[in-house]
Amino acid sequence: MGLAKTEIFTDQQNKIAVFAKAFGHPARVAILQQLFKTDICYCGNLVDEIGLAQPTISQHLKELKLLGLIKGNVEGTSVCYCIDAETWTEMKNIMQDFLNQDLANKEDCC
Amino acid sequence: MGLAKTEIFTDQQNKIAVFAKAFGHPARVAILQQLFKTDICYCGNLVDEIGLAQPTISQHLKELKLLGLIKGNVEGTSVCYCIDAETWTEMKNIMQDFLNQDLANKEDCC
DNA sequence: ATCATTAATCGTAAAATTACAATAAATAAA
DNA sequence: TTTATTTATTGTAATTTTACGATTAATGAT
Repeated sequence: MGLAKTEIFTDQQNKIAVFAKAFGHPARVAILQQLFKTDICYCGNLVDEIGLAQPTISQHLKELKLLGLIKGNVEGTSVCYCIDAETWTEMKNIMQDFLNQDLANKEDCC
Repeated sequence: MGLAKTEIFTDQQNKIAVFAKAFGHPARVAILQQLFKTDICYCGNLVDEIGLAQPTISQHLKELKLLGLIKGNVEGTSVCYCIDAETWTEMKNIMQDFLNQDLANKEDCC
């Protein structure tokens, strides 16, 4: 198949999965880290920094942009990318809730 | 291609991606949530609860087990699964570091 | 010993992902 | 206006992912 049966899961479960998927490739992790590190970050900078072909970086940027995690601002022939703080915070809350599930009162069955 | 060029990324970036990928499917999110919710959770319970075929659930369990996020204990013909607290905590720290990157002193370029 | 139950494995089809060459589009520079 | 620069888009090959039917393996029950 290759496609998830999203209809049998809750919105929250699907949301976690969709956001997690965004981080499921090291190139997108690297892009986001770079955007956090620098104030001004053009597509070309990311190509140089990361070392994947330009169309590949553009493709990853598109995915992150579609999710709303980043924004792009056209400046002449260049495009300056940055983190979308609002969506990042929303995503963070959702992921934190998932990660912070209580381990305390759980005894290993194994 | 279909495969990531892991060799050009840092260990940390690859680790984030690998863990994130585990959460990149709602079925695995659902499995983990169920394991947090109940103390005793057999493979068959997950099949009933989630509503995917038994081989599909087994496949997802295998991935989570391979990553070390869960453990399985054979009890007769059944297998009881649970969260592996140690790996979960390690993963959580890695993911938290990534999620908590500082947004404060960042002004939108866009 | 035979049958039932439970879960893993195998095989496979459909679809998604990753990567990049080639090209197009848009703007800046000459 | 022609050329250069920068990024997006298109097309495509290799690979991975998802899902499940069929089967196997292992143990329990009769």
